[in-house]
Amino acid sequence: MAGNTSQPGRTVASRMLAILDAFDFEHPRLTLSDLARRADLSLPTTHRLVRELSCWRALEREDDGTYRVGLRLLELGLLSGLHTRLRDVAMPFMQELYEATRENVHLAVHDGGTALYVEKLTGHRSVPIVSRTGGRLPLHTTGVGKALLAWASPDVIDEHLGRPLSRPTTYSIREPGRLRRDLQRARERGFATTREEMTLGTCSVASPVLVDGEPVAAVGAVVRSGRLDLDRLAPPVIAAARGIGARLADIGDDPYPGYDRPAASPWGSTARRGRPEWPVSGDGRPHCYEVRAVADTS
Amino acid sequence: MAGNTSQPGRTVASRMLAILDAFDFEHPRLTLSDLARRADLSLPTTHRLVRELSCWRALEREDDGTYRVGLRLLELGLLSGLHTRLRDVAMPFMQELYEATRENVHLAVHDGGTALYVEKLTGHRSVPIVSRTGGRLPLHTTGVGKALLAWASPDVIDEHLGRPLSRPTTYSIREPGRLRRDLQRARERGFATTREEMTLGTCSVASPVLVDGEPVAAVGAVVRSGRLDLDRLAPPVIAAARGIGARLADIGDDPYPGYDRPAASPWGSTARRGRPEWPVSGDGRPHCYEVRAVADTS
DNA sequence: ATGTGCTTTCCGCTCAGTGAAAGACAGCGC
DNA sequence: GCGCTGTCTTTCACTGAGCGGAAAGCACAT
Repeated sequence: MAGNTSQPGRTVASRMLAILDAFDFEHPRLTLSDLARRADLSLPTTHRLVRELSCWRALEREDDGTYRVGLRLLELGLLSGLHTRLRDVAMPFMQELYEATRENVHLAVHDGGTALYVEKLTGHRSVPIVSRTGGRLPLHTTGVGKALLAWASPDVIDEHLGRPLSRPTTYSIREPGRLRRDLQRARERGFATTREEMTLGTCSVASPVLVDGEPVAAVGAVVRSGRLDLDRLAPPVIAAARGIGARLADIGDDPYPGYDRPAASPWGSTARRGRPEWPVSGDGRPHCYEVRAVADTS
Repeated sequence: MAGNTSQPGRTVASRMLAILDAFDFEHPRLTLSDLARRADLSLPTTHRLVRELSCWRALEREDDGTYRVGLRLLELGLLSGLHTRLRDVAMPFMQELYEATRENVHLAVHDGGTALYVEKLTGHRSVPIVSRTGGRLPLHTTGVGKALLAWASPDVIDEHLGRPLSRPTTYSIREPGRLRRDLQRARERGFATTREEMTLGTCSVASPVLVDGEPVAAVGAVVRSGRLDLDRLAPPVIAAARGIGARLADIGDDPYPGYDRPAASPWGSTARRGRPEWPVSGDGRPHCYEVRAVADTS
């Protein structure tokens, strides 16, 4: 927004988002300088933006001076459809599953080639485990991930198996052939399993939440490897997944329960669908800046 | 950021935040025009900012063209300390409380004179209820709210009782004298109760999560009015609250479990504490803009 | 003292952002 | 058919909001 910038074309908005992007699970608390470095911004610019974000409580400053994600962003994020629609509908079914198993219960969605954990129930008797609400784990080594992948369209499966797959443990399956057979078996039985493929010592069972045949989410339970009765876990897991799917289909796709939908408006061919692309992104930056008419540095 | 603005002094950052602020529980889905109206921005400006936000997935566009809070904001919000530290620590205790009661279990914090619900567990057998994760309810008509207020500093209590208090039902207590006695009784017994004060037909029991004597949160259970054994609910609620408090004190205030804190850095008197104030805010706008050197419109 | 790392403020230059205006498209009433 | 109304989208000339170098300040280490 103004002249004198060392990175012409970068918008203020993208700078703000870069600051927010600097936070992740490994870096939930950052100093101002960290933020500037990670967002690739000058210190004064970072300072100004961070102050405004803090003022709005998108960020909060701890006693030791580090910044972390603030209360306002949590409040806002919980308005997301993933939370208000999916999680709130799923919660009672997840509770039943928890009561039946007393084990970790997960709800995840497929996003960008990973399983995004939307909710996790856990008790003191449950196995300690790496997943966490808001975290991401691979599709091919987790129960919920396999369930999401197995019911995905063939294109998605092919595309995913084409990538290099991680191997968190020696039991992880990353050979496309074996994985394909595993997914096939999951489809046949109605649930996916993992056996120490993500973490040694734990196994899991998961089933997809289908709405109109689409796997919009997956529910799973994670247990100690000692329990050899994985198949006995399957019925309650499947029941929870089906219950959630039925309830989601029931309340319909769009209406927010208890909220009148805005007056239907004409959405012409003009209106783009899905995620809009920033006009000229290119250059592989994590986010999309408008880079227009940048003079050669000659 | 640029000239030609009808609202000199308003920053781009504040405009972006105004767009995000346009979303709330009553308005989780908004059209572009709605956003422009609610954020008090021109349509082209809104369009440009919203596109960038959508591109980053802070917003998502539904099939009918409305925007809603996106997955990225949920993911980011879940990095908040309220979630990673408080909720994740509290979850197992809340589960135990749920198992013991099979009723709605709440975790809330005090923020800005209201109770912000950070987590809510609910099953099919629980009473349907108005609270929701991410929602806010009054301090003086909810169990968790009363627990937070009762253990707050006298200043906070006085300040709160000085305001006009809402009265959702005929049983709501809003007379300062009665309320003060109610809070006193809560402190004496170690738990707060409500009897149809928020919603007809439901009662609640709640207890504060104390860390160094500070009520950092509160846990509560909400049941049907029919159950006259409110006092029998108290022990498990108190146990959960104490367990959470002890665990929080145990892991310490700052270290993020499993994460090495950034190298201790010198935090001098220069570093401000708490929420920074924007230099010149004034004029009662919802957010703080920098309004500097605005020429008279003469 | 001197050095290092952080945060914060200042200020002049300048291009990113603004919004009026115009275009496009869908539905509605007639 | 043909305006009319409500959306969303794009363009473009003007300009002040934003940028970052520089400097100051502060705390700790050596």
